[in-house]
Amino acid sequence: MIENDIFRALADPTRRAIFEKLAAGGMNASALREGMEISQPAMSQHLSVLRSAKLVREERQGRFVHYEVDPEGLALIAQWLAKYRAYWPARIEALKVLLKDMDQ
Amino acid sequence: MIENDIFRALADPTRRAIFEKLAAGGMNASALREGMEISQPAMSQHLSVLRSAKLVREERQGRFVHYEVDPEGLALIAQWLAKYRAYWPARIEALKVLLKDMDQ
DNA sequence: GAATCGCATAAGTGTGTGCTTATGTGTAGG
DNA sequence: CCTACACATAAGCACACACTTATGCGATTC
Repeated sequence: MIENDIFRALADPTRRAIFEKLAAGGMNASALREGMEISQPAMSQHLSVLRSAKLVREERQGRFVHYEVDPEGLALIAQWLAKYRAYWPARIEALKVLLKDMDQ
Repeated sequence: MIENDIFRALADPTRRAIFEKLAAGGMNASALREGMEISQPAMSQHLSVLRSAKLVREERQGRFVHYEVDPEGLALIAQWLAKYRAYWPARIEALKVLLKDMDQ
């Protein structure tokens, strides 16, 4: 179940930090490590988890691997969230209308 | 960090099932167990986790405890998701406009 | 007021997770 | 080619997590 992979992937603060960094712009694994105090294997493992959760996708570029945010994972979260839109606070009640388009 | 509590709470399939059941209508802990093959202590512990994640809230009713979905947790997920709206697929591109209201 | 019910908490246990060190694989450069 | 580089994978370990059984605690019921 992909839903499980997604929430499990996001349950780790280090992985959320990696994802957030990638959201600011795609880059390779080494660049991601800069200023993050994380070993190379650990980063590789985290990226693997994010990849199977469809939160991140890779593209081989020579001997580098370019990573970037995969919209598919985010869309799945949005879909999950949409199931419970009846409970969303009034502050974002307006979203309900737009989300109807998603259902189609 | 509440964000951590939320994603960790949702990382467990049993807890997501409990949450989904509560989304269909509030009820007490015993009623939640029906048809779920889960022990009473396990249910109590799951509810405790969901509660600290602001995904669920309780209300004492005599010797029963009524549980229901807490919109606060869902709103926090929506906020987290909104941070990455630049990457949402075009299919729900329309949401971007509405989410601007959430920012202010 | 004693028994029962609904639920929480304590303590112990097996499994999963995130890290480490070590090594493998593929690409680029001299 | 042969070395260096970017990254993946393997194996082991400490800790967290979800479960169990046992017990506690407050509220109802008789």
